[in-house]
Amino acid sequence: MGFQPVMDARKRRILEAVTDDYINTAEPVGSRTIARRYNLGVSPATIRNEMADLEESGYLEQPHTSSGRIPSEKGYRFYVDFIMKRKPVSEDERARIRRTLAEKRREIDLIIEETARILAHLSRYAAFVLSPISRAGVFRRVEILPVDSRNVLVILIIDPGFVRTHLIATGRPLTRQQLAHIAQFLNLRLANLPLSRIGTQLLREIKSELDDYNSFVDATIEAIAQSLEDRHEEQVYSDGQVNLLEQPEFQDISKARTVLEFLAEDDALYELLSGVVETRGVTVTIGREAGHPSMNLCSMVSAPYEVRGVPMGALGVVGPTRMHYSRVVALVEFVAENLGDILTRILVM
Amino acid sequence: MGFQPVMDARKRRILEAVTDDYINTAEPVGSRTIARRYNLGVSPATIRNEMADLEESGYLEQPHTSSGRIPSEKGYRFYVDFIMKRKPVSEDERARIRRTLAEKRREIDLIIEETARILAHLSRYAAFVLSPISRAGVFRRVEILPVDSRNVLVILIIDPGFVRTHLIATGRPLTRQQLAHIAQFLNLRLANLPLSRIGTQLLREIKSELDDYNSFVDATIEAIAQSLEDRHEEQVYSDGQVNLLEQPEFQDISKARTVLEFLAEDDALYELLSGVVETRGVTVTIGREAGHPSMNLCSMVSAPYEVRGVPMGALGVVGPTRMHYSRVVALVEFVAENLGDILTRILVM
DNA sequence: TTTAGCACTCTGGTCGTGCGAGTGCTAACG
DNA sequence: CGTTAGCACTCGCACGACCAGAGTGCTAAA
Repeated sequence: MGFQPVMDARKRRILEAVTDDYINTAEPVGSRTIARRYNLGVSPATIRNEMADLEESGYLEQPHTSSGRIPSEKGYRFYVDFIMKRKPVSEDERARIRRTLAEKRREIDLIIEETARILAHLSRYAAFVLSPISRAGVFRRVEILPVDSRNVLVILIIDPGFVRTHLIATGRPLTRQQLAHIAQFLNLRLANLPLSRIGTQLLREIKSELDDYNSFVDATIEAIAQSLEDRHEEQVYSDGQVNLLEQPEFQDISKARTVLEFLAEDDALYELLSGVVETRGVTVTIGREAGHPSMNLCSMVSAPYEVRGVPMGALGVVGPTRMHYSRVVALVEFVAENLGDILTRILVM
Repeated sequence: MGFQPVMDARKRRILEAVTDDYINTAEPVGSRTIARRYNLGVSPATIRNEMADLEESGYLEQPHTSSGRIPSEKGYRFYVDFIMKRKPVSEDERARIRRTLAEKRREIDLIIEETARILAHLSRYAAFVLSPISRAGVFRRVEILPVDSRNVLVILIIDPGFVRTHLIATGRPLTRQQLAHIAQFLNLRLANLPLSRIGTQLLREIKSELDDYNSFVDATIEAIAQSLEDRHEEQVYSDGQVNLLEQPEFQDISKARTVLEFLAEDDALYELLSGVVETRGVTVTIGREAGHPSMNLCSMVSAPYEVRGVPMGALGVVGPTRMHYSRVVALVEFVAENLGDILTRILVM
């Protein structure tokens, strides 16, 4: 990172031209095309020579002998890191994003959902949003509300401003007082702890203490424990997977299946995105860099979003490696910032 | 319904054979094949004659002259209504369904989600579950819980045993007492009303009354109103859409896209399933019967699920018209019953 | 160092061709 | 009179040939 390999200006321009063209047309691009469409002031023959060099150093590749060139992963990498200019999000799109998010200003889950939707819609790829909470939060308090004689609603309140509720069947009726006791005890032990500190062992401790105190709340406390140590189920919101079917690289149904099957697994997505929370700014992951075979044909553009400088979640766009990086990078950045702003406004820190 | 068109036994057996074979192989089936694979005791020539008749009366069709026959929608209809025998769910599968649902016995949303998952998995098609609540419920009470100075959690408790929570930014701080007042007032007006009775006008009334009472709770009450009259957002759980890509009829990506795009819209699914709640038992909807162009190539097997005889929601499987009806019908029926049972056990009526 | 020219390669589309599966019809059969 | 065997006919599809177009690498000239 930050180290820029040596490459003379003309090679850069050619790599840029090949990449741009391929991104737009999805066809291998030849020297003639470049000479015609981009005026580099040199002849196709010269371009051919340069392209041969670029291929040798691994930035371009040929799908088959005597066909045009396409960028390799390394080529995309270079393009993204050193050549590409972000294509600013149009005022139209900005307005639209702001409006959409502002409309649903009331409920966090809806905002997140809407974010995934608009991101998918504007990128024309698949979009994912990892909802906030996670490690950054602090446990504030728990409330337990009787719903009926056998069900209680456990409400976990996380600072800043998030709430997780769990409807739990208790098995046996519990009185309001009993519930209050349990809640009180839990709050005593957990209040103001960072979520990252609340691990399985602490919960086990608390559980055993509560067992002594009142043996038949077992089920309840266990469920609470579960919900806290939970791998944050349901926290990845996604949209636009079908958009990928528009891409020529996924006309082959077996390729499409590999990707869509992968993207349909919540766990896989969670894993993909959870690492993003720790990054800063927009990250582009190209093809095999993701380290997952099903994603070999895909790239991901991702960014964390922050509330007052604290990263709270992440979002991203997944498309073919031949992705409109310049557009998507800017889009992801803008949406991440915007989501952060909206959340900051809603949440009281 | 109930009226069985005249059709002699041999024609029935042939229609059955054609349908079964086509369902299994996805290839148009010819007279020779039938004579070989199913021993009807007659020669291919006879079968040809019968098939010509069946085609004339609209039960079979030929993709192109001098190719085998495939069932028409009318053919499937007859097959489903009068010929097919449900293929009982294997003991293995039963056990698996019961176990899966029982595991997640604590939280209704998880149960619903898991139901969609197992249904998709066992049917190998796409599965949908419309979560309970809906018209059948009775509003029991609302609780409003302060989360922090600007956010409240509105908890709607519906009988039987369902809970909807909404995290709402109030704009201005509200005291605990104010919240209690509002809740009390709402409960006075809404408690024990069937949800079907709580319409936009009633809510508007209440809102205006509350406006008088305390003008700045506007946002809150409006949000509550919204959440009640809401088109039940997020209530359709789906899974297994990618399974459809396995089907030969969707190898053509453009066909696959039409269907998957349709199935990706929550609203469309909601519409599709919400009608099912009013039906009894398993319903099979074949191709264009669904009345939606995107579903022309698909069939749906659906059923409501009930808690103590009251229909609470619905579930269904969507696959190609060439669907394993005998298997799926039995599966859907079993899962619907099971889900009903599980919910009955959890919910206190 | 760049460019023009040229021979070569490879892909993708089009066109026949042949094969196999299946039909409809006719005539024979029980 | 229903059933069956036989036969000519029809398609769709897979296969191979063929051609055009795009693009390359190389060589030699500018």
